[in-house]
Amino acid sequence: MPKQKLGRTDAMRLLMEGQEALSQVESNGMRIDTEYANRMMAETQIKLDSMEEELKRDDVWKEWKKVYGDRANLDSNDQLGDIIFDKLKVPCEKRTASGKPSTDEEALERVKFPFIQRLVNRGKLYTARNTFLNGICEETVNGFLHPSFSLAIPTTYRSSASLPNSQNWPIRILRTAMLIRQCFIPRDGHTMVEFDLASAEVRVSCCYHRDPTMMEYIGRNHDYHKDLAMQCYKLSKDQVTKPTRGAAKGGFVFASFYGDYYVNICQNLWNAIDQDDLKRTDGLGLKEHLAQQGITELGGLGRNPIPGTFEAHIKGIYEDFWNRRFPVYSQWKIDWWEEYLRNGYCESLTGFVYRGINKRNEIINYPIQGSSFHCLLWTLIQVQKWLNGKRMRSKIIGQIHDSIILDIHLAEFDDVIAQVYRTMTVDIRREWPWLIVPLEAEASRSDVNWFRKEEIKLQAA
DNA sequence: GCCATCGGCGCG
DNA sequence: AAAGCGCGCCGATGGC
Repeated sequence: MPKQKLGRTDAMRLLMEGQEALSQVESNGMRIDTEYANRMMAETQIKLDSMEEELKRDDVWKEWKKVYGDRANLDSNDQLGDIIFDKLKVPCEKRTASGKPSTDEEALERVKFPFIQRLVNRGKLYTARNTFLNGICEETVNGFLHPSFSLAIPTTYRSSASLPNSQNWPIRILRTAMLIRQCFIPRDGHTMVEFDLASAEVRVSCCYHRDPTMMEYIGRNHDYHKDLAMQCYKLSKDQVTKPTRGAAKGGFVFASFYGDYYVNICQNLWNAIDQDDLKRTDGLGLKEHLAQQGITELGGLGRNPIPGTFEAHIKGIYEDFWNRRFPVYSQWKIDWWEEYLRNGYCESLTGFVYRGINKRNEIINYPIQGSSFHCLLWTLIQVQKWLNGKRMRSKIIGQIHDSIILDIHLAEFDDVIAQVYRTMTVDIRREWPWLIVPLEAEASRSDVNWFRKEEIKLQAA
């Protein structure tokens, strides 16, 4: 009988070896197109200046100046909230933790002044420049960027990255993704390759709750997010676009996994339609599509949704999801929480202990989040050892929770691809028998820069 | 000038 | 009964 669960010693060794391997990743660094990055710093500044000039010709800004005079500041959310909800008399429907009117994107979405929409757009570019581009430029030395990784910070036992944070570079929005990711280029004679551990948290969750329906689902290698996009937006398989699938992934699947409630979830999904401009593959907007299906209203977001509203529709899917499809997972959550209350701590399958005062959702999520990352970390350690042992020229240059980024020398391409794939999906299951579901990986290569990606076909050796 | 906190936003 | 998890960084704000 193989040892199913790992202990404290295994956990400590993983941390030690992990930090050692990550140190080498830090020292390798990522090659930066500094000429491009510097040029974009200048160009985005010019663009921002002209956006600000346009904003300052608007009547709303004149109103703003009247109230705040020389202290008027486009970057002050306090002032913005005051202008919108006090002076312009827009009703406030969302507040911050401390009770002030919220001025986040969701709240501003409801404010139909062109000034506000232009301010949101300016904010996107502002963040892209001042956080991401600037962070890259500031920390680049001799054409290479060396972000730091820490295994000691996150309460989940995942990793964090800083100087700059290399785990939140834009990818979801095309324009900003392009702006930032073109900064990253392969070394001469190399290609950048990113390996993703496919649906890592869903697979790892199965090792905890062992819900037979979900395990069977994973085994069939189905596109789960797409299935839920079809259900939530009442689409047929060939009507689901990539952004629509993405909306269901973040708005329903992950939200449900993290313990969100349907009231919030249906709002996520409804907002995404306008925010991400969701359409069918034939171009029809999803609001229009839903209207054709008989759904025209979001609903009151209350206790008993009115039949025929989007809220009632999503409530049905949510209850079906937990009660009918995955009752074992549902029961596991209850049992796991109660066991934590009895013991005062819980242990992950990778040998880590979570203790202290935690909320229900936290204690359910931490071990899954942590163990998923540990699968990636174990892979990274083994690949690093293998590269060192073979004196390969290919280098690991980064890691983002469930993915690993390499700069692969072209002469070593096939070898490295096969090795990483095998380590990530096959070897790890021999090492860790608690992994009772198959693992799968996806990979892409970037020959020119990190924005231009091509899928790599992976097959078992 | 330094520091902590908050709100906001980017990613998994 | 409870109701979205984890990070780091930016700018504003206010206290020292």
